[in-house]
Amino acid sequence: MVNISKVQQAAVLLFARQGFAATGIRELGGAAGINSATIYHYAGSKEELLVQVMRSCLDEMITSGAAAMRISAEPTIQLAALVSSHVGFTATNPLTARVAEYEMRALSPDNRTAMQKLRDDYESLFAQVVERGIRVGDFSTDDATMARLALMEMGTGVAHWYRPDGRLTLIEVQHNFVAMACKILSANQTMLDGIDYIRPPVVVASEPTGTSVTISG
Amino acid sequence: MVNISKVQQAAVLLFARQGFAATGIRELGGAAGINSATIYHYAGSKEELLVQVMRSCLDEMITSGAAAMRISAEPTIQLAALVSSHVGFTATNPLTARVAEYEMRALSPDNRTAMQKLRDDYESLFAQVVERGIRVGDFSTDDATMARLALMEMGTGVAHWYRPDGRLTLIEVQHNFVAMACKILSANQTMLDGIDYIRPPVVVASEPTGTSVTISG
Amino acid sequence: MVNISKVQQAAVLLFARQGFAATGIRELGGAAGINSATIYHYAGSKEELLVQVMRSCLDEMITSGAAAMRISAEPTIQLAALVSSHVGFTATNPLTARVAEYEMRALSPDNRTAMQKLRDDYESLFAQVVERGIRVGDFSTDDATMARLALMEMGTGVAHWYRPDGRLTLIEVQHNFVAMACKILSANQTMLDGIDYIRPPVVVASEPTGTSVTISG
Amino acid sequence: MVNISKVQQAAVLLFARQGFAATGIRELGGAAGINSATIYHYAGSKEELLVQVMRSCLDEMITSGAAAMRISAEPTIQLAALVSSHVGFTATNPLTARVAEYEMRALSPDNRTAMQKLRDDYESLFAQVVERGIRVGDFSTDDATMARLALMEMGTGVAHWYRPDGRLTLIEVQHNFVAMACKILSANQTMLDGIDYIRPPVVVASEPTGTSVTISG
DNA sequence: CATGAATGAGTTTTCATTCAT
DNA sequence: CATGAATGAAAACTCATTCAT
Repeated sequence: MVNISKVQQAAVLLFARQGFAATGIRELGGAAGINSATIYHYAGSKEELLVQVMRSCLDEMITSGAAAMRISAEPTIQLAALVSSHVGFTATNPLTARVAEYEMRALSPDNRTAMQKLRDDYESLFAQVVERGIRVGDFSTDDATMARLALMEMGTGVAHWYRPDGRLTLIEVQHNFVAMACKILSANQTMLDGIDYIRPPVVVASEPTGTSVTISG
Repeated sequence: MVNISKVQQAAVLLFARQGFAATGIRELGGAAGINSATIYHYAGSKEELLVQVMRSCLDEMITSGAAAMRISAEPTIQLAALVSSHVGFTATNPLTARVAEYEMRALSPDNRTAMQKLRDDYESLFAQVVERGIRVGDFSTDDATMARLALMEMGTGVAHWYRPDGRLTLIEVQHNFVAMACKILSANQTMLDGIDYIRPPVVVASEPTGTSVTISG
Repeated sequence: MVNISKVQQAAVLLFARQGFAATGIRELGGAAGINSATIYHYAGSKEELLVQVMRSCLDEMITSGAAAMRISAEPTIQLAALVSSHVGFTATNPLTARVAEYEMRALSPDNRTAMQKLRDDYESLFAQVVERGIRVGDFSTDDATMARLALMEMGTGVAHWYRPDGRLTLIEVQHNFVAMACKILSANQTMLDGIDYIRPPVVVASEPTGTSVTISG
Repeated sequence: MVNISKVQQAAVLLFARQGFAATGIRELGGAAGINSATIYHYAGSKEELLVQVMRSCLDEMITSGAAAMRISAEPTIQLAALVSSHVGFTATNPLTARVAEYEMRALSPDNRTAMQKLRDDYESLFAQVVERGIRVGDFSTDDATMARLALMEMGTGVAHWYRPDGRLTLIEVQHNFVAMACKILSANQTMLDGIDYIRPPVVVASEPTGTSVTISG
C-alpha cells in the first residue's frame, strides 16, 4: 500500500520528464528504490503501470468534475465549479495529469480505447455545461465546440507553469481562469458573487511529492 | 532536396503519432520508402533529424510571427495578427508544430538548450504585445502572464482538432481565436474592423501532406 | 565465479585467434555457451571484458616477476628467475599473454593509459635487473636497452610456439632461455649452478584450458 | 602509380595503429585523401588491399634475405648478413612489417595460406643458415629451433622501438643484433672482421613516410 | 578516374520480461 | 515480497560494397 504509491510516483515522475517510451523499467526500479523485477509484483507490465496511473487520475477527475457540477443547477456556477475543479486538479497533480494526457498514444489499442472513453466522459462534462448554458441563454459564443476545447486546453496548460510556491496562490489562479472562461463564453460573472464554488483538490497517490521539477516542452 | 523532405515528413508523421522515443529508425525508413541506413545520409542521427524538423518549424514560426507584428503599431491589431499567425501556422502544420512542442524533452542537453532558446524567442513576441497593450491601456487583465500563457496554449490546441476539410474554414477559426483573445484581454474588437490582419500561412517542408491522420492524446 | 571465467576464457580464445575488433559479442556468447546479452552481466562492455583480462594478466605477471626478483640479490640469479618467470608465465598462459600484448591498441585512451602503466611497471623489472647487473660488472653488453628489449621480445615469442605436449618440457625451455639471456648479457652461467630459481607458473583464470589451438601470425 | 602508394601507405598506417578489423574503408579514404569508393579502383576489397601490402612486403623480405645469403658460403657471414637484412628491413619499414606480421589472422583462408607460404619461405632462410652452421660446427646451441625463433622474434621486435632519429644509427643496431645472434649461437664473431655484410635496406612502397608514429602494444 | 547515394547485413548495446532462489 | 541472473527481440548505428553519373 505504501510501496505501490512509491512505484507509481516514480513512474509518473519519469514518464512526465522523459515520456513512457524513453523510460526503462530498470530506471523505474532505481527511482523507486527497488529492484526492477520487483515492479512486476505491483504491475504486470510497464504498460499496466501506466494504465493504473491514468485510470486513477481520470477517475478522480471525473469524480471531482461531476461533484463540482452538482453544487448548483446554474450553468454559470457549474462552469465556475468545473473550471475550478479542472484547474485545481491539474495544478495539484501536474505530473500525473500530464502523463494522463500525453501518454495516451503509448497505450496498446485495448487500453487506449478504455482510457479514451474515460477522457471522453470527462470532456463531456464541459460539453454539457457549455451546451446547456448556451441553450438557456446564459452563454454566448460563435462556436461552442471551439470554445469548449479552448477552455480545456487553457486549463490543462496550468500544469506547465503552476508552482505551489509561485507568485499566485492556487485560489487566485482558479479565480483567474474562471474569469477567462466567463469572458470566452460571455457569461455574467456577477452571478458568481458570494458563491463558494471551489472545493479543495484531491492529491492522487501517483503524484510525486516534494519534487519541484521543471518539465520543459 | 526532394528526399530530405520525404524523410522529414515521415519523421514528423511518426513522431507526432507515437512519439520520438517510440519510433524506430527502421520504421522511419519504411515510412519514407528508403532503407533505414540511408537516413544517415540526411541526418547524422535520429536526434539530428528531430532537431532539423524543430529548427525549421520554430524558425518559420518566429519569422511569421515577427512579420505579423510589423503590420501595425496598434497592440490590438498586432495581437490579432500574431494570434492569426499562430493559429494559422498551427492549423496548417499541425504535426510539425506538435512535434516541435512535445518532443523538446527528447533532446540531449545541448540541442534542448538551443531549441528552447528559439521557443522562448517566439513566446516573447506574445509577451511583448500583451505587455505593450496593457501599458498603453488597450488591454486589461488580472494577470498578464497567465493571460499570455492561456492565449498560446489555446492556439496550440488547434493542432489537436483542426482539419482542413472540417466544419470550419481556417479563416473562421482564426477570427474566432482572435475574438477569444480579445475577450481574454478585454481588447476592443471593433478596432479590427476593416483591417486585414491575416496572412496566408506557410507550409513547412516537414509537414506531411495528404495525411488526414487522427492523433489522439 | 565459474561463469565469469568461462566468459573470460571464451574472450581470450577468440581475441587471441581473431583479434578484439574482429570478435563479435554474439560470437563470444556462443563460445561461452550463454546468450550474448548475458555477457553484460559480467562486464559493462566488450572493452571492459578485455580490460578485466588484461588487468589480471598484467597483475599476475608483475606479482610473479617481483617475487622472482626477491629470491636473491645476485643480478645473475635475479635475471634467471625473472626470465624463467616470464617464459613460464607466457608458456602457461599463451593466449592471455598474447591478448594482453596485442590488444593494447584496441583500448580507449583511458583504459590504454592504465594498462600501459602496468606493462611499463612490468618491463621496469627487467630494466632494473639489467641495469644493476651492468653496474656491478656481472653483465656486459653494447647496449643495455636493446639487450633488455631483445630479452623480453624473445621470451614473449614463446607464446607463439610452445605447446605443453611438445618436444621440450617447460623447464627445459626455461633453462634454455636463461642460457640465451646469459649469453646476450655475457653473464656467468656457472653462478646459477645448484640454484633453484624456477617457480611453478600460475594459470590465470582467463586462460582457456584444453585448447590446443594454433594461432598463426 | 603515385596514388596506389598513397592508398597503401594510408592502409598500412591505419592497420598498424588500429588493426585491420578496426579500420574502416571510409577512414582509409579519408587518410588517403580520396573518396572511400575510389579505393575500389585500386583494390577489389579491403582484404585485397591488405594482401597487396603483405605480398610486396614478404616478397621484398625474401628477395633481400636470399640476396644476403648469397654474399658468402660461410654460415657465420650468412647469419650476419641475414640478421642485418632482417633488422634493416624491419627498422626501415616498421609499419609495413608489423602489418605483415600481425594481420595474417585477418585474412580469409585462401589468402592466409598464400601469405603463410611466403612467410614460411622467409623463415626457412634462417632455418637453413642455422642448420648448416650447426652441421659444419660453426654454431652451437642446445636447441636449434628455439634459437632460430628467438633470433627472428628479437629482430622483429625492432619495429617496436627503432626510430631513425633515435639514439642509435641503423648500422649500430644491425651490428648489435648480429653480435647477439652470434652469442646465442656461440658463433665466432671474429670471422666477421673486415667483412661488409650489410646492404642498404629497401623502402617498400606501402611504408608511410614522414610519420613518426608511436605504435603501442 | 572519381564520387555521392544507396543498401543489406552486420555491429554493440539495451530492452521488457521471466524465473529460480 | 524481493532479487540476481538470464534471454530473445529489438534498439540505433556502422559496415563494406555497388552503381549511376
